[in-house]
Amino acid sequence: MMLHRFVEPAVRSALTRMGVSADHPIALETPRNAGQGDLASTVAMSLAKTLGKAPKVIAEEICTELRSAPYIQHVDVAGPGFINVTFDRSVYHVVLAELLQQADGIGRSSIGVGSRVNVEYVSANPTGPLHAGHGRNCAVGDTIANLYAWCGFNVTREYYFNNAGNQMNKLAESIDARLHQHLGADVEFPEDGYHGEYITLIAQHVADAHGSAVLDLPEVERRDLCKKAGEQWCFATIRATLEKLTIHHDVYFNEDSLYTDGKVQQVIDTLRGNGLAYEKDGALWFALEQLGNPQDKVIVKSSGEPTYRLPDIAYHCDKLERGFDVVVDIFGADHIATIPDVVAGVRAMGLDETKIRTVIHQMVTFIEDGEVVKFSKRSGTSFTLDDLIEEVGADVVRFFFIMRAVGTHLEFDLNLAKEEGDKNPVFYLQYAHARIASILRKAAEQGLQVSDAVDLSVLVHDKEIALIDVLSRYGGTIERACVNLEPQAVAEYLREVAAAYHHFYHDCRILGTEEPLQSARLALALVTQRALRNGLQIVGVSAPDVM
RNA sequence: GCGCCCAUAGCUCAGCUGGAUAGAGCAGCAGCCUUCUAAGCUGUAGGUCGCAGGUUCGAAUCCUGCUGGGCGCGCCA
Repeated sequence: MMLHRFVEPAVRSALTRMGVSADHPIALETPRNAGQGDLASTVAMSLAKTLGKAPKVIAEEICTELRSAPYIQHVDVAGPGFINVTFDRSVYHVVLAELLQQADGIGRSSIGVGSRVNVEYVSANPTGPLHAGHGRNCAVGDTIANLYAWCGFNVTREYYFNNAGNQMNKLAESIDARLHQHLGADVEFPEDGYHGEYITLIAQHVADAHGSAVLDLPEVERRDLCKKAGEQWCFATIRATLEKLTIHHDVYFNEDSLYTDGKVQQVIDTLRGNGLAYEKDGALWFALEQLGNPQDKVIVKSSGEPTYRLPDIAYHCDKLERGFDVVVDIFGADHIATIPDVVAGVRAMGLDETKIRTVIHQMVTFIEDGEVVKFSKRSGTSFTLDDLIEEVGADVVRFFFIMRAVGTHLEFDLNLAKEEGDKNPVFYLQYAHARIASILRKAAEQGLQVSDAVDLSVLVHDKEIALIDVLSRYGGTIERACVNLEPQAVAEYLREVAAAYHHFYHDCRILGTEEPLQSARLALALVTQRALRNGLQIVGVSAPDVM
């Protein structure tokens, strides 16, 4: 936080004099209540035991040092030993001037410079369109990738395209069956096949492309044709949906490449060589118990086909071998069980599994008119992500899916989402942005421009200071959201920024005010607009100039 | 049965590394537009932070147990 640096050096110096080691953290927080200063520290209380002194005594000693530090108006000790710092108002002018100079870079951080991170998200099987629930993975993953990028990391956004498993054969069988039906042949639809309307659509494409002669092809060849057509259609459909949410992946990693490259075989060989894989009942087992996990698991079925675990391990090894410093997986709660196995596998392969970070988001429930929406009851077939975007718009989809902590179950209120008024939290943020845009337009028409040389010292109103205070926490908030993988912290912060601006707007007239106050307020509005625009960009929501 | 997650205002949820009187939106009630966008603002009301212990100067936050809900525990992915 930007204000910390006006306090930390003096506190550190006082602590050093008391013989406290330099790595002792200096806890600083923004007091919740009025009358407790602008910044408070609990460091005196945390040191009471080690120093063997009363917290108030320690606090007093620190205060002596602090009182002579620049920009500090007064310091006092309160309660059990809180150190409450009140800044001279000029500190806020210094901070705002810096924020103004950062221009469009406000909120950026450099903590990740020099590090490469891979964020894998969406990764839905290419066996059909994305359903509405997939939206959470999409939004959370893309926001986390954005956060890394804003913190200076070199980010690769990756989609693990699961095109080698058994489910692709089921897709091919389903399409083949519809193909026969479409061409007038009588066949039974596979019991566990995919029933969506899109299967019929893909079958029609195959029929159109190859004519009825396709039925005369050998089954293997025809199935392959169906599989390819299905994969292509699903891939294109999924990408089109992601496009609507402004999500673009850098790498689409094909699962089948793990077989053609020999990566899967390499895992088998290494595990065997280390005595971590053994044959039983005709299958190959991964000796997870030896690695401390609850039970051994099959990695190659007796049919010779691998289970998903094997390519998953090979895939994660591949990501680490590509040299990423951090490998992030975004998973739904239904995938929790697979993670320990993969991590154990990566470690068994001799790679650093601590670079892997997993984000597990809980499930989503859609509510409409007070009732739970059944996925299967929408549009006759299923409630797709496209349907959801169609109903509430891409901005609302992205924001609603990240506005709650990933670890909690999300209730997606469709009525609230569709509301285009004051109840909808997305509009509250966008409205603040549009309001500022409007003022800046009018200012420009009058020939007013914000320059870095503007005199900010005239900003002394409570609401002005409060807004600057919120803005000063921008960088730190983004860093924390990134390090902790908490997208909702951005949503929460943006609400604070918008609220602080609306309060300021209500009390402080900008245009038509005497100079230099008009210019100073204009500068404050400009910085706020940049903060909102950047924050909205991080969560993938548009920042309209007009509403 | 085992593992992971969750439990905070009527509803949906915030709550930074434990901190001072627990925060916001919606719903409720009462107000504010001849002036930069009222998609805004102000006020009011609403709570044994699931329960019981423990650690601590201090616990919604950490630990243990319990209750209630979600997800998972396959030679499916």
